[in-house]
Amino acid sequence: MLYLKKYFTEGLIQFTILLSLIGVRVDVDTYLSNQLPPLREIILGPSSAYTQTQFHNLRNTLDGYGIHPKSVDLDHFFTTRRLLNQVRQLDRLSVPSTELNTWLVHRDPETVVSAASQSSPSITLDNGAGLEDVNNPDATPAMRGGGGAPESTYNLNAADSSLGAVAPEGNQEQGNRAGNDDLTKEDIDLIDILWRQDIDLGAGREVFNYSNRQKESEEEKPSPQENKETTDTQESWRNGVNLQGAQPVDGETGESIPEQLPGLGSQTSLSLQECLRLLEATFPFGEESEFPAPVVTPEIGVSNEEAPSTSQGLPLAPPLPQAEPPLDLEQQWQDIMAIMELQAMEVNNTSLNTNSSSVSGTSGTAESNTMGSFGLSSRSTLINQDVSLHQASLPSCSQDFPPIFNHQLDSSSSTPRPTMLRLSSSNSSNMNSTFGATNLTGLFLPPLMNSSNTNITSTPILPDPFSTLLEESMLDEISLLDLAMEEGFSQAQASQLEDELDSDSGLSLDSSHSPASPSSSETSCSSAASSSSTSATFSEEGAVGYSTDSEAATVETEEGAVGGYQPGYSKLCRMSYQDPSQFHSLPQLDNISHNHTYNLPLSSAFSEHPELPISAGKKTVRDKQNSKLQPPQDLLEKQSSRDERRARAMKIPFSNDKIINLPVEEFNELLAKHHLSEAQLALIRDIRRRGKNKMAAQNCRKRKLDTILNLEQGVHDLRRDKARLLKEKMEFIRSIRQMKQKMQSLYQEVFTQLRDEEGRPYPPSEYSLQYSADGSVLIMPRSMTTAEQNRKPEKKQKDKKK
DNA sequence: CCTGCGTGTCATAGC
DNA sequence: TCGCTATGACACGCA
Repeated sequence: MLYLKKYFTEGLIQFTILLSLIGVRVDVDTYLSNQLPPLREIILGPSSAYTQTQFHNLRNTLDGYGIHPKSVDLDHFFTTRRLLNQVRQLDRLSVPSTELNTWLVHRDPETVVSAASQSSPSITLDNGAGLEDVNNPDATPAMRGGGGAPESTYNLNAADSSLGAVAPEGNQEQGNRAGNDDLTKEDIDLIDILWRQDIDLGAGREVFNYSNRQKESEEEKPSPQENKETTDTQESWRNGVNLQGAQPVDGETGESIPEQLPGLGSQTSLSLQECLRLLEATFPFGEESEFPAPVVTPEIGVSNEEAPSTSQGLPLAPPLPQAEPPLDLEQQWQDIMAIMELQAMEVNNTSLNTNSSSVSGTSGTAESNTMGSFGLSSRSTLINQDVSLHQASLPSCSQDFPPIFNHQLDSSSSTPRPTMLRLSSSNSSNMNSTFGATNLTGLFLPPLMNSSNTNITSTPILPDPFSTLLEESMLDEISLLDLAMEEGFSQAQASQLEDELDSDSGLSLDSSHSPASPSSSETSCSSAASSSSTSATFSEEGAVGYSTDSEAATVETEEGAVGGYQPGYSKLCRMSYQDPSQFHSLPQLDNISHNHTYNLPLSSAFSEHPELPISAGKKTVRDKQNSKLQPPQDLLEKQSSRDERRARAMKIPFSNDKIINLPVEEFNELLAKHHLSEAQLALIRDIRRRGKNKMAAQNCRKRKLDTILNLEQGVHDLRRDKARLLKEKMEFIRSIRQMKQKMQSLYQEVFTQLRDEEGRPYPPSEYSLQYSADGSVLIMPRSMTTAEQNRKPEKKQKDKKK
């Protein structure tokens, strides 16, 4: 741990140097105070929340960081970098959208969330497809995290692949891309230069030995908090990735630093290269921009693993990974723009910003759980907005675990948004009152807040933030609970939702399609019937089942006259029955051994009545095979049903098929034509009765099965609807959060611009704004809310824009 | 030998 | 009343 701290310190120093070189102002405090996991881990030691992240692997890629100058991989690395730069020069919207689309294809069809194992492969493929241009063919997912945004994204997700959270990936990617796209050419060039210098300095080659890193990651991977399924999925995912070997790993180097930070633990020093990456990731929007999205990105990846362990004892946490909603690009950008707006508004309130961060650290304990927990929970709001992970537009995933998702973000929140963080420290209930009532003071302005501000931001290493990390980490868990309650989701609800969504994955339905499932044939029949229920051809062919092919036309007309229950339906089913090859068309039905060829025509049987169709008989594939080995007479006997044998024994002059299927009138005419004995007539009537009943039974069973399937589908649909409604609910909650944030920022803006008669600003700790019933806003002393006091409340009308 | 499944058949209700 | 369908119940064969 000590050496980690040492590296951390060195890294900060180098980082600061880099910042000075590039001329960018960096608010290190924001990183520290927001618990950037790697930093916190370095300081506080590895927590269970972070141990699973494959930080080592993150650094173990071929993106160039660890490549020896003489390494043959270097050329490849530079090529990768060049390609990535080209990609990054593309329209920022185009690439993410493509990725999202890919994602939609895989995720949309069903609400399969529980099947993390299923989603994982798709994730891998998607990623590969989405970043094909950027991918280093030799790169593996579990590589070093120093590379570009895409790379980091994948690396991180490789570490926590068990989460099955694809959405965040895309989001992170987008965020990183968006952020990095704004790097100027000079920045990139400078980064390149420094980076090459860094390479020349030489990083240990062994550091980049992938196999070693992988072993390390393997050791780190298991976590007691993670359920078995998650672990399995994770392994399978990683394995798949490794096997593919062409994982989307960005060879680009100068991108998101935060991803690298995890690697600090295994790194001998914080290289300039990393600092540059961090810098690049930190200020993608330019110096003035404090937009933290790139910083958040890596942590989200980490958060996926953090969530389970961070929220120990919380049933919500473990399943989170599977429910990560995919991100909607448009919404994401909307969020980004909204954040930019907020930032623009906060420019005037820099004092408050910095102050808030310090306040959160120092006063965290004094304010006890209430303050801390709510502060964290509200921070999640900020993070959500920054990352837009909650914007999932896909019904399949996003609907799954909205609350959990938020918690996940909460646990990993590192967004350097001190101001909002602080301002939102009030709990939601208070916020609710905000909209309807008057007092804004206690909600938005912490009592300790004062306008005198410190310039901590430029200070690289601050003891205060460090000391507060532990507190905040502990409060993180509390915030999870608080947020859960705030969102109106109890843990039980969340778990229930999770369970239901798991079951909603369609596995139950799929089980009926298992190859060995006897019902598969029925399913296939029903599906065929339903899919082609309007096809007249099918209904015609359905009649063929009761006749030889040569007589299809004749029986066809007769069949039409039979009528009865759902002609089309039954015919279709019969059609399915008669053609066993149809079942083979479905892969999952290959192993069906049952004979459904009820009505397969007996080819050229009944030589005594060649002009008549052979009645339906039990003719299985096995029978066909046996027929080659048996004499024709035995074959006939065996192929014939009991009624057919009886008919032959009684010398019935027409086929059972006609007996059964002829309309009553024609049937009676047929009987009248032939002079039959009483026994023959009785047998014929029995044959007809039994034959019709047999078909009826088949229809009945089919219908029964269909009913079951429909009910199952209904359940599935209902679950999907429920999940969708929950998703909508979360979206509403999110919008409410945004409104709260806007309210906060507006409050800040208004309050900080207020001046008393002497031109001095009102101290936030002493004054607060209150709404009046007519929409006006009053500034009142905090101590006095009831009676009027010496200071005359200054009345100020302000437009409220929301 | 037991079990599950598919199928055929019977009895019966209902149209 | 007849013919037919639908369906529960049972038996049988098979794996």
